[in-house]
This record gives sequence, C-alpha cells and structure tokens, in this order.
Amino acid sequence: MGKDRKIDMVILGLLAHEDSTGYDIKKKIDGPISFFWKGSFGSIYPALSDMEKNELVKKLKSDNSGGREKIAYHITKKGTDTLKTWLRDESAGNELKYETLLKLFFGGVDEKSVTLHNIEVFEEQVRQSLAVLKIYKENLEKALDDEEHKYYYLTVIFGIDTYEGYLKWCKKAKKILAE
Amino acid sequence: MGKDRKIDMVILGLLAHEDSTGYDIKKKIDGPISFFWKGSFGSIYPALSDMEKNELVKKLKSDNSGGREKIAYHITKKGTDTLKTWLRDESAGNELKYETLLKLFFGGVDEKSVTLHNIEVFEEQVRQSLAVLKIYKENLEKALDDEEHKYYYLTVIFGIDTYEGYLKWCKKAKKILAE
DNA sequence: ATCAGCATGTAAGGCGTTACATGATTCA
DNA sequence: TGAATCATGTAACGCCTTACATGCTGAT
Repeated sequence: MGKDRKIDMVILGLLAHEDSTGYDIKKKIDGPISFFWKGSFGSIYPALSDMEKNELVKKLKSDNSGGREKIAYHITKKGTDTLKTWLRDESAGNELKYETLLKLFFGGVDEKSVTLHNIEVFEEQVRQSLAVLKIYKENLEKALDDEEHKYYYLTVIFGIDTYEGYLKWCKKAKKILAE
Repeated sequence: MGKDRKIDMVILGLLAHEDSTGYDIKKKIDGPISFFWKGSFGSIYPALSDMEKNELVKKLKSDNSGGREKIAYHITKKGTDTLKTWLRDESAGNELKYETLLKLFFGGVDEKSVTLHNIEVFEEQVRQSLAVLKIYKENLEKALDDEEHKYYYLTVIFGIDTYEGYLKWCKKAKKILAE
C-alpha cells in the first residue's frame, strides 16, 4: 500500500535546491545522479502532478515567453518535511540488479571465452564511467568550501572508489579464469 | 515489447545446474545470488509456467510422497540455447538503485548528524554482509579445483572487493564531513 | 525546409512485490 | 495444539519504461 515512490524523493531533493521544471529535473537526473538512480519523463511528470495534489510542491506561474510553456515547481514546507522524514529514516533499500554478475555466476554453462569477453566488456564500461567521474571530481575540488558541494563530492568519490574496486577485480578474475 | 525478463535467465541458469522445484529455486536465489539479484515466489512460479509453455523447461512428474505435491523442472535444449544466447549477448543492464547514495546526495537539506548517522547504518550493514561473504569464500577455497565453483567464487570475491571499497569510503566520508 | 533541442504529457504494457489462499508434515 | 517449514499458486496493485502525441524555436 506503499506510497513509497522513490522518484518523489529525487524530485523533492532537487527542488529543495532550486525551483525547476520537469524537463530540468530530467536533465539533472541524467547527470551525476544517473550513477546511482534513473528516471524517465513517464515517471517524472505524473509524480509532479501527484505531489502537487498532495501539496508537496507548488506550481509557479508558467512562463510562455519563447518556446512551449514552461512549468516550474517550488517545494512547499510540507514537501521539505516529507524529504527530511525520508532522510531521517534509517531503512534504505539498496537494490542492485547486476546482470554482469548474473552472467558471471552462470558462466560455467558456456565456454570460458564467453565469460572472459563479458568481463572485458564490463571493464571497458567501468573505465569509461570512471573517466567521467574523475572529471566531476576535479571540478568539484575547486569548489569544496561550499557546504552544498560536499555531499555531491562524497557521492562522486563513492563512485570512484567503487569503480576502482571493480577494475581491480577484473584483473584478478581474468587471472583466476586463465589458470 | 521485450520478453526481456531476467528472472527467466536466473531460473534457467539454476536449472542448467540441476533439476529443481520453484521452492528450491527461491531458496537458491535467497542464498549467494541475493547479493546481486532478488526474486519472489510471485515472479518465479509465473515465469516457470510461461517457460514451460515456450518449451524452455519441462515439468518432471510430480512427487506426491510426503507433504504437498512437488513439481520439479528440467531445462530443455531450447532452454539451454536461450541461456547461452543471453550469456553471449554483450549488453548487460547493471541497474543500481542506491537509496543510501540518494540520501547522501541530498544530505545538505538536513543536519549533518543525519547524514553521519546514515553512513554509520550503511557501514554496519556492509560489515555484516562482508562477514557472510567471507564465510562463503573460505568454504569455496576448499573446493576450488571444481571448475563449476570457480564462477561462484568469482562472484563472491567481487562482493568482497566491492564491500571493502565501501568500508574504506565510509571512513573517508566521515572524515570529510567532520571537517 | 528540416532537424535538433526544448517542453509537457498520456497510453500501453511489462515486471515485480506483497498479501492471500491452501494444505501437509514435523517438532516442541 | 500450535508454530515452523515445505510447497504451489493467484490477485491486486504499484512502479517504471517505451512509444507516442503535440508543438514551438533556432540553427544549418
């Protein structure tokens, strides 16, 4: 019976920082957040509507100057309270669906070369993601005195540490398989 | 339009190793696989039915001796081929929904102590999972000559490497926040 | 002219969870 | 007797993705 939609918290979190349109929110989710969460228009717009009905967000008067109408949203007091309640709730469902690991686990069904190739593909993806994260990190280190940026920085180094661990594992795994 | 249900592959992968009932499959998923994939009865039984219709698995004659009837399934040639096709497909959607990171990212909205506490809760969970994985690892190292166990072993050390990375990050993060 | 990007939204449908329904056996 | 475990399945419902519908502006 839930009302447990996490996309609501993502939107509320972003709105707590600044008023945004659904389109803006989508762009932000596709940025650094995309390393640990995803969201599509098909989930963002309905979530905004629902939250407006529940008075967690408020529509600002739409801007019709230039282009299609733009509807920016502002977080309400009730919205901020909801966000804080969620932040203070210890329980956090960290659900991973790691298809790479699944393929690895069942690798014995097929030839060894198949698994080896899958590891290499994974390694390449990780390397690319890591490169992006390192650029984020460098830019952030120039502005670390800003308290707001600190939290962002922590998620970025989380990604870097994790991905570096993955790369180490890839090397190890290839060696073990070759034996 | 997809027919892209990954639970099918989990089931097929497990059946490739040995004939099992839906109940058995659930237990196996709740074991070591649970670190990177989840599955409930509500998804397993319908998946088995569908795959039987599509001739990927075959019902073995049910065993009525003792307790409720037991229906074991066996993977067919078509099932094995489907599994291999998936294994050989490079694309792997590694979707993470990391609520801990989400809370961290929006931590600036609330007091610092809230984030600090969330990190500590996360740290404790990781520590516990790590302990379980290390037991798996020890047991596996006694039977590493078995080629089948090698793949299992690789997933376990993946978990260990990853979680150790998380712990390192937790320490770092607490320090940065305290500054 | 045409295409990419801006911008909002709906519709269909897949995937999955939780809770429920059912019922036998084993053990305290 | 009652709880736990074994065992299969269905129903209701929630969440999300993809694809579609719509239409403006600015650059090529």
